[in-house]
Amino acid sequence: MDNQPATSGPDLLLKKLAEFRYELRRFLLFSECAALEAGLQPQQHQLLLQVAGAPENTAVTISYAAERLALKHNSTVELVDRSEREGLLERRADTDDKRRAILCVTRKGRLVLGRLAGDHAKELNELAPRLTKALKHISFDAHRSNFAEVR
Amino acid sequence: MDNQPATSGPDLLLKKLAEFRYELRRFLLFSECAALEAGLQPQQHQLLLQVAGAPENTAVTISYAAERLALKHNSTVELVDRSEREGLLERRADTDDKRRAILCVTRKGRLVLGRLAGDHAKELNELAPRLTKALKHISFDAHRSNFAEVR
DNA sequence: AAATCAATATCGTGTCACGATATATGTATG
DNA sequence: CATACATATATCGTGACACGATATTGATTT
Repeated sequence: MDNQPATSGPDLLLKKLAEFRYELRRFLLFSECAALEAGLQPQQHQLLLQVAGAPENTAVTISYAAERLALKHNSTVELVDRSEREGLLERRADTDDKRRAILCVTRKGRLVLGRLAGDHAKELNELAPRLTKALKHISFDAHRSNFAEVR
Repeated sequence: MDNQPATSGPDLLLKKLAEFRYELRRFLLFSECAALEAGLQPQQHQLLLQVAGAPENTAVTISYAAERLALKHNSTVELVDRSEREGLLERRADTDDKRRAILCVTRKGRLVLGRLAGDHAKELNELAPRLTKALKHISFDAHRSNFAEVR
């Protein structure tokens, strides 16, 4: 049956995936803690990032933020509510389409975000090699693991 | 048209980070949906993955899972409770140390996990290039952006 | 044996994402 | 141009879940 080396068989992919998710989770934890220490809820940080980091020519509406955060509209509305309440963000009326709310990061928001961005870049600089490595291993396995599909 | 390139100034790092988090979030959403469609809560999937994907020689306890998931102990206990209740996982007594609970994925759990692993490998195979690319860009920027600026 | 440490468990609380639904504005169609 | 439909945002109630504080049991040390 399984008289095989420890790192082989169907478990190999699981090990690689587990390692990848572990590294990923560690980064996310770092990010969450960094945000909290900066006085932001992790999701508020993500919202500010997507609003401030949007391309110049796009209208940054609630819908846009929802898509970038992969959230439902209503969840995003609530996130914006909370962020606006804390002065990180502003809703501005769109003269073209009065249904829409244009989102603007306030000075306070930009300040916090800028600090977080630096920290994240530094952390990612360390993490990137391990993450990339883990990814490559999985990609390599992906081909050979299309056998035991229990469809 | 701009005489300056669209991607310049202090916003450059924010744009890169935003793009990276967007790709990352898309993967996480895929993973969450895949888990739910397979009948698992996303976190249950992660728990099973870390338990089944652990190295051979390590004792897979609650503490181990907590560390791999970057959760507090009590959160992990509850996650294990929910998973055990659904027959995905089992607690087994550790004869050496009776405080510890050894975690074992059930046959049912392994089956679901195996299917998810295949899907994830395939998805990561597509995502990996974009994610790696985004990471490289950030790493490149990290050096020059060790300060917080407001435009 | 007492004190201390370690692993797991329990309980109450707060955050937040969601589905369902509502309202207002824009767009298309007869 | 009135009516139907689509789109953007907002509201409300619900549930999952992560956490701090605390408890309990078993190991370790002195």
